[in-house]
Amino acid sequence: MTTAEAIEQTLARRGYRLTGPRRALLEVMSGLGDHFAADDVVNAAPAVGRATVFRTLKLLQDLDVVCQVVLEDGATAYRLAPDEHHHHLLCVECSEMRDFSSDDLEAVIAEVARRTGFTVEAHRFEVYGRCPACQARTS
Amino acid sequence: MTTAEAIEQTLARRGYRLTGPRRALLEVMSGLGDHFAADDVVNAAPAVGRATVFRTLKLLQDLDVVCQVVLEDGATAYRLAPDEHHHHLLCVECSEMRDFSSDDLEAVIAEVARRTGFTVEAHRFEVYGRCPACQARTS
DNA sequence: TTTCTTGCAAAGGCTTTGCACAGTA
DNA sequence: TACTGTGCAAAGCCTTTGCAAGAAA
Repeated sequence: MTTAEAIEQTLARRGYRLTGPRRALLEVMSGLGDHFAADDVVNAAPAVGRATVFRTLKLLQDLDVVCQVVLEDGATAYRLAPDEHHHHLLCVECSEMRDFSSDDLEAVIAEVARRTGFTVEAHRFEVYGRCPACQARTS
Repeated sequence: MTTAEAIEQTLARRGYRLTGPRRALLEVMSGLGDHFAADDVVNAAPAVGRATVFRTLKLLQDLDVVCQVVLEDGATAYRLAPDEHHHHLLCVECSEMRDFSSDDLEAVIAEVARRTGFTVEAHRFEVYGRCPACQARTS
């Protein structure tokens, strides 16, 4: 089963309709690489309206099958998300993106909560750097 | 010496001019609380043009005296920054913001770098939750 | 049939740019 | 004086909204 098909099942299971535009967008997103801008999707699916792209991205975020990534310059990108909670590591040169998760990070958050008395509900963590390949190429 | 004055010295030291609008904006920002939107500054300094507010905020970010904060909804806010590297903890109810730093977090980043071979150049870390006062008020 | 979706186009919010004038060093 | 900084207004970019028409269940 492809990623797109899996997501279609999720939509159906949650009571959303499997429409042509939605299928098309899922197909397109699967082929766009590890992350993409809303505009990339718009361009790759010329038959689907711009508004529908944004509405669909928002829907998929709510369903946790797409996650938002804040790039280093503040721009927004999207990514078909793995199931588990994770964070992003981006190469500032080639834009390669890797997911990672870290129990230690969860511990850090727990410690912050303890120290401040806050109850933590959400967080954002993005790391920017240079991947091994880009280091080798330029150093 | 007030915060605004300290920043004025930083500007001077770095070769930027101490202009009326810049002084006014620093004054205003000092009074805006722990974080503010660009628009808050615009409103609070009606004599200064909108463009200048944005240009000044960008300048101050480059000088590391103002830092950008991504709010939970993705909106951008700004904050007069303490000198040390730090992160933000925001209350989603009352918008109170606290800075915190964490050696453990730095360790997490180092570990991610080690594991992936990336060299880390920057990161973003924002934590959202509810502060003790809001917990007491609503629970 | 009923309700959810879509497309289009327009509006919106926020930020940046162009340019001539003004102010600083 | 020379050059940086400013205001104004307009342009830009990205995203959302309104509404009538169309498709899924």
